[in-house]
Amino acid sequence: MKIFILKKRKDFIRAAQGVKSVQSSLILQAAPSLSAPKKIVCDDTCYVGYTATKKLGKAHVRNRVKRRLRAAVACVFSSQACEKIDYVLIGRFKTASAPFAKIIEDLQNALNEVKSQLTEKNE
RNA sequence: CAAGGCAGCCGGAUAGCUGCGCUUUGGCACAGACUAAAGUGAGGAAAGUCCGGGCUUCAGGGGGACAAGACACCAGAUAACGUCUGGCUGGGGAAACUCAAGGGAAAGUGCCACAGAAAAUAAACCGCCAAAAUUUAUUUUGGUAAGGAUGAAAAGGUAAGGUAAGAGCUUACCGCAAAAUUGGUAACAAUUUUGGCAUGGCAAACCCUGUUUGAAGCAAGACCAAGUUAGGAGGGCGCAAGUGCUUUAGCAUACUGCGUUAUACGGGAUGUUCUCCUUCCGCUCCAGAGGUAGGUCGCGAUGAGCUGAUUAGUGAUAAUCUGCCAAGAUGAAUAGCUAUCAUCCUGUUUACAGGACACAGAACCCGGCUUAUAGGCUGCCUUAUGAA
Repeated sequence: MKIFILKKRKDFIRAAQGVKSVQSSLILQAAPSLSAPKKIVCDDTCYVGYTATKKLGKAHVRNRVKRRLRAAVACVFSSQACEKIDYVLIGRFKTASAPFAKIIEDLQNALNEVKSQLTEKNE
């Protein structure tokens, strides 16, 4: 599974209108991928975007939140994510301070929840 | 020793696993959102965006006026500055040292609460002194500004002389003003002489004087450029007219003209006309203008650059020489996790446990300013009150 970075604002908005799962250290949103210029959707790929708002803190805090989310995604997504899906991860206050194992656990739970919601929607 | 002052520096380290951006050189399907190796990858403030520049576009080629803003002791440094250095003056400190937005109040206007007689046309409440009157302890008139009282601030201060009482009325010292001389580039300082006290404070109130400022910013700006598209060519299709054939209404059609995203054509349903629903096909090539999506440049190896040395200077800094090239992202890399050590705190079993480990993340680039900052290190200087 190859993971690419989501860049367009349009895609973020579409993911926000899809399904979502709220955990204590992060929020996961997801929607099926659409093709666009410079964005090739094919088998065995998915797109991931990261969001850290100004509510979380100053710039170095937001950077740290994004980096930890990126590291968590590298651990979990390559084996467990669905293909052809746009994911958006939103940082929360606890993301910067929580133990890393907790973040990974939350991410796995969120993925499973989102997966079941997506299959329900398709049926 | 302790306390203090000034200047400067550091801003955790090591290892392992897993990863990221950029550059260079390779690999190949010659291209990428592929892959391998090597190199390289946040700060003292990267922050606030408060000044000054470079650079870019617009405006104006010049000069002046007005408006608005900024600045304001002197000399120097600098590309420039509201920055920096060295002085001066005035505050603070025992000292080392430090702080200051520090032109003009005699151009004009304005303000100075409360209190107080009076807050500025030099003034008079209580006083003090003299004279007159009578009700003999009061009133009136005049002189005066030493004393009292108010206030943030009260019309030079202290002493002596002087006087009816007093007063720069006179003298000495201090302060103030003016002039001269000397020293200094200057701000200014010192000395002497003269005056005889004259200009109460606020300019961070308006204002005056002098100097100075065109505007907007890298989302600046430059270039390339899908899609859409004016137009053109070709094909297909439709219509028209013409022609041909049968025959007067159809069929076919080289060439020609027009149309070709239209209230059209085809299909379906209902149904008397007519109405409703559905939306499959409609191509290819060339190409002007514009410049959207997107991309490239601007953008980091040439810069008011960094390092070291020498020389000049009190210093800011400058000159010369040597060596070096050192982040360049754009939903935004520079890391995530683990272990050990270092530092600090707490507890106790005194070598263990637990916890903490600042402020803070480049975004076109420089010079400053301001603000935030755990903890630590180095050098020089001061000694009133302290300890020895």
